[in-house]
Amino acid sequence: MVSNAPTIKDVALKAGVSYSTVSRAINGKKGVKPEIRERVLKIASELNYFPHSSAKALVQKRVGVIGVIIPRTSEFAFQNPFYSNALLGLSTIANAHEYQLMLSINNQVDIASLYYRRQVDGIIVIANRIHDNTLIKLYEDGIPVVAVPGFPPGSGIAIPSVNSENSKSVYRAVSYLMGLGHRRIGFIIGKMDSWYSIERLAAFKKVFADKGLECDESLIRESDFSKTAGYSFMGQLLDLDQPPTSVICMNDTITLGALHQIHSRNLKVPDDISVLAIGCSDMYELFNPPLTTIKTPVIEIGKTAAKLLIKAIEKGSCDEGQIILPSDLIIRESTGNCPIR
Amino acid sequence: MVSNAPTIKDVALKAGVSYSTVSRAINGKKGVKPEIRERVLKIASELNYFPHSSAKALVQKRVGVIGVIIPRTSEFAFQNPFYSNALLGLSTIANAHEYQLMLSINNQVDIASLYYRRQVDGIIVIANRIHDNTLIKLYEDGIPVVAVPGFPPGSGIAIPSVNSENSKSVYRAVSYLMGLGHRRIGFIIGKMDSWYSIERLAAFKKVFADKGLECDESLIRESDFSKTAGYSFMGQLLDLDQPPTSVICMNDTITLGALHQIHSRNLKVPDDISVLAIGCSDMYELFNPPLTTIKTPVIEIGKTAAKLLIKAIEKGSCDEGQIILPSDLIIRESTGNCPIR
DNA sequence: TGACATATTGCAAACGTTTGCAATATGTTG
DNA sequence: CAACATATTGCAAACGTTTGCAATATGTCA
Repeated sequence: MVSNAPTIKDVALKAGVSYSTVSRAINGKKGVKPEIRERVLKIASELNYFPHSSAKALVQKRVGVIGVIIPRTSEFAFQNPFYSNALLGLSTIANAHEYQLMLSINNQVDIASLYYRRQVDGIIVIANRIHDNTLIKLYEDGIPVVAVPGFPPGSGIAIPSVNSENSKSVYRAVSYLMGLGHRRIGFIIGKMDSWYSIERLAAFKKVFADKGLECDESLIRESDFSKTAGYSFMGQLLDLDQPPTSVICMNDTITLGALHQIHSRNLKVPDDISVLAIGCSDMYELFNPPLTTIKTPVIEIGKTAAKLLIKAIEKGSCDEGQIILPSDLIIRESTGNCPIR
Repeated sequence: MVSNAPTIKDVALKAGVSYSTVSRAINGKKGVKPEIRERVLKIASELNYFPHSSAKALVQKRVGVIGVIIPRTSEFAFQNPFYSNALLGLSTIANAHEYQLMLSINNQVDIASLYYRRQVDGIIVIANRIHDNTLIKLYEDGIPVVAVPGFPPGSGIAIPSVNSENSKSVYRAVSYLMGLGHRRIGFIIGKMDSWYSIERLAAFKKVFADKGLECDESLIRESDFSKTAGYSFMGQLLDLDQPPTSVICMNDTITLGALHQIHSRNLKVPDDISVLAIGCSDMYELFNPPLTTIKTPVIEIGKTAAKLLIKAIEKGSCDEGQIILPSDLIIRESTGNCPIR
């Protein structure tokens, strides 16, 4: 244990100047004679001196840390590549702006205290729920927060947020499947307290409405985003008297579970059933067959969220509202013509 | 912005007691009259008071934060599920002991300053290099550190670390392939400054030596762990005059790249070539064919690493040395009899 | 050289806690 | 009730910085 790390006092003493001068020299403030600054820096380096961040935070009223909250909805939810990609984007921007990342994989019990105890200067919630009252209250109290993906535009909640083109890409995906002749399209979505689920489902239904087709609601299954749920709901769909001829999976983990179910029944994709994944995994091109995918730009979402939060922290406010990034429908081989039954 | 958050003073004033009493009441220290404690807690809660963590850290000389360093070797290395699983394990234990996690996805330029600035109480390095002098120096200076996977036992570096049974499981995997008739076994490993690579390669060679067989070193390729490298080295192996009849891939990302290469040549697994993955992804059972895998218990590794570090922080030292967790060879369908050529 | 402007430096308060010690209140025992 | 033990409380120092302000040094100009 380094029992007594050098403090600014030690540097000052050795350099023969006052604390204040050392502080100014180290922080590159104006008004310290060049030769003195040089000497101070040299001595600081010799002594292996680093400013104590807590002391600094105490007086400056900022810690230089961004809190990242990831809900621990289930034991393994964090394995969703969505989160690693988001973190990667966040980290890139945070580092560039000299912020550290504090990661909390939580059932969000103490989001608020993380801020109130001033361990972080602001908070990013990844995969927020639309009834996350703690988050909403934090925002209303003027605390810097950013939500991914955010809240329905009509909800009146103006928390800065970053989303991707869900409506557009789901609309396009469903239209594409219909173009292949599919009419019975399954959709395994996530919990309906997620804006992702709400928005994607709305787009799904709108295609049917716009084309004057009836949407069989029994083919829509609300899951908890997990692999297990993907597996079991896919099973339920396949057990129907009239099973769907194609299925859309809401995220990467659901996709894996659903595929597992399909494989275990020895069904062929896309001959028996077409599969379309929504997600950010870049493994899908390696699946057999390679999966048709709505690719969500999660790294970019992370980067954007970090930029928004830093702006909110430093400018004191952020009126960017909701930012929407483009997403792509990548057509591969897991979707094909509707089998004739 | 909450411009003036309540401090301990505000609580003390309103409760009509001194700061010290409030402090003792809130921290559950002995020697404060039950009714006073109750009143203080009630008022603190009414005022939405939380102790300022920097002030606390300053006097207590601990911040309650664990630093997690993940090397950013390449832009997308962090996508390796190895890291999410490790983080999941770390988070579980850290939370249970009331530590926060500070995540740094770095080219480890400022590991040391993270500690010297007292932003963390200790540091866990995931996927350390064996010549990481900063890490070694931190350890020698008595700073709490844990390395995953650590250093070669013979190196004389006693940094606490957590590894899995690489030698044993690779030995078993190679023996298994040989049992299927394979003699030309490719091995795409990672950088040789990783104990993972060194140890796994040694076990690989030992099987050949023990069986009195010659090991063709041209089938061993040193990569940078990336998907891209997996793709190109797999290509090189397949381009050989006598390509291997089976291949072992060092980690999840290499595996994906190698499979991509194999698929793009329209080769069949395992008829044309057997593939054996080392990693922690639980997607492999869903691949077509499902992949034979040495499953590394990364969540457990993360948990153990966190426990070691917390012990080192709180006890002031940790003499556990290197902990080795069991790993499994899971035989699926990507490995089969050696094709006759 | 004197008068002023400006650059450099130091002093000391402030940030919000915890904690050793002394002071006081309360309880117990003979 | 005295004498002591013990439980409760408050005082004030300490943690390591930053920063406004005053003090001093240095430079400039007439």
